[in-house]
Amino acid sequence: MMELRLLRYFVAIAEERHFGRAAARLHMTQPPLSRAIKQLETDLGVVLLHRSATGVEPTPAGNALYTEARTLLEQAEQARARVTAAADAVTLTIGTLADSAEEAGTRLAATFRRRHPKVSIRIREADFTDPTTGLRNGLADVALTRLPFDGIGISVRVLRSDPVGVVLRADDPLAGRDTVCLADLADRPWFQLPEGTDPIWRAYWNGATPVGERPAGPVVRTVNECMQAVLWNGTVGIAPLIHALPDGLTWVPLTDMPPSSLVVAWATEHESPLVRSFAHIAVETYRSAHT
Amino acid sequence: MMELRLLRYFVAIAEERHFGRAAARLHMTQPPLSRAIKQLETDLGVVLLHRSATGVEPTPAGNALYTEARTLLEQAEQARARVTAAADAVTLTIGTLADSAEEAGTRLAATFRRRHPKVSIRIREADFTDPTTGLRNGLADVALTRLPFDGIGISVRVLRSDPVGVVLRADDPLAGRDTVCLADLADRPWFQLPEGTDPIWRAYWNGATPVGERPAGPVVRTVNECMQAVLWNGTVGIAPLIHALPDGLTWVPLTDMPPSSLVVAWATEHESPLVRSFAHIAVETYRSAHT
DNA sequence: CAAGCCCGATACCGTACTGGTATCTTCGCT
DNA sequence: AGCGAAGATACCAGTACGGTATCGGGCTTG
Repeated sequence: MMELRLLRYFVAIAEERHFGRAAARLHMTQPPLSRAIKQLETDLGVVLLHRSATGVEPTPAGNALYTEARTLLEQAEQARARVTAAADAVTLTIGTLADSAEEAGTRLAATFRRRHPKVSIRIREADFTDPTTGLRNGLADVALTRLPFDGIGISVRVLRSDPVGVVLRADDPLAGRDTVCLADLADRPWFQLPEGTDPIWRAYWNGATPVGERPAGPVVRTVNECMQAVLWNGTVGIAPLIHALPDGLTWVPLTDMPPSSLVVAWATEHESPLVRSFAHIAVETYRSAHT
Repeated sequence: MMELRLLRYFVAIAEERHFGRAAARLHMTQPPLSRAIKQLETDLGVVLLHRSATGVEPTPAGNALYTEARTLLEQAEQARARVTAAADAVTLTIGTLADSAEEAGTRLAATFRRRHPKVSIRIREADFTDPTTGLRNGLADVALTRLPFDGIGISVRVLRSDPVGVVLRADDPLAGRDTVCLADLADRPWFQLPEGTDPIWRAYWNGATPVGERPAGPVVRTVNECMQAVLWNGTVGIAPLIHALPDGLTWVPLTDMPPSSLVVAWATEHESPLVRSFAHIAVETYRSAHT
């Protein structure tokens, strides 16, 4: 059956007059395109393109399909807009752990706004205290956050997995090392997370060992406070290896810590199409972002 | 992405207000429909249907989508018509082996005409002499015929596989049997196919044994002649067990003959989108016809 | 009010389709 | 004649799709 996907492909090829370029534009490779066009031709029972060694040339039927497909896709886009506009105006609250402002994160926001222009977005920045950013008590509808945390009642999709490392002062004896392991840090004071913090989360950022067995460091609530603690005290901090670090700090990869996953999460019982849509867009965005 | 398939599904449900009935109308089962609608809702980020124990009720967005989808599908249909109309007028010659007028065969013709209104169809009835119905010399573009035959240069898609049986006079001693095997027919005269007939084909309809080793029967060129030969001489005829037999004839299933496949076939080097379309429609039609 | 029933959702499975990698064929150009 | 570019083909892996079986939850009905 004629599907919009095939029309999108055909439009790209008709405009580029070249399978390879069209494939690049569609973020795919050339062979599936050949098949797709062949399938479209089979469906319509008509030759759409004359192939040659220099490129392709639409047949009369191909030209006709080009204009038809353009308008059809255009109308489909407008239809989608009208349908979403017919729904009640809603607000989506996105809880975030302050580190989602990276490259793919902005792409995510752009895509989501483009697809749901009528949805007003509210960002709720959470501190280090609550990895679920208030999903459970309705303060956020969906969260961009990090594993691990207590996942009861929470649905999670992994977007990316980041290795973690120690954040150190530049003049620290370990700062020159290529890698360190937890044993190297055994005698350092670790920062503490406040009472009431998710225990799984708390344990992870304390190096997966009981808090009581180390010299106590300061209590921190935000990433910034964490950085400050490293800078001013000899405190050990660990973080995913993606942050741009302020002057005077470096990080060294930790070999024996499981990587931390960036995830999109939501309260399972509050799942809604809009939340699913956000999650879907998120995994799509991050998938195409670096594969 | 929004695809026409999902819109077709949604329209059916919106009209039936019932997943089960819509599924029946779409020739499928209910669970995939649930998933499809959920996917559509996720894509649009909007609830389309209120589910209840009595059926479904479209939300405002659902009603909007219903009208949008209707027009969109309508426009897609018109677009297809305009595109095929833009192609040069063509004639498709269908070679047939005289037994394709059965139930699914007419459905095939109807579907093909509906999808390609601008294509004029010419039927070329072939006699028993040429199982390819003139595909090789261009007398036919596609054939509805039976295996086995020499397939060099011919592309084949199987539509259905029919057991074969002996055609006997009603007063024949074997006529009462439930099944017979080739050995039971060893001393009967078999009809002959003319010189020049495809040898594989010829061997098959002569019971897969060399012609010379049996009493010679009459030479036949058509199915009708074959029937007549059975009726008037003691000749043995075998046929797929689908023909309505004239009075005075019965058939008995043959246990040791491979079944004969009804196929759609075309000359590989003359393959065209229209031919592929015909073949595609053919396999679709026969698949849904009896599964 | 309890039991049965109807309807949609979910779980699970096998197949088909979609997209990727590697390679081939062909045609144009040097 | 040989090289290079473009599209086609072969093959593989991952995902999507449709089917079967089963669940959960409101109505209905005795």
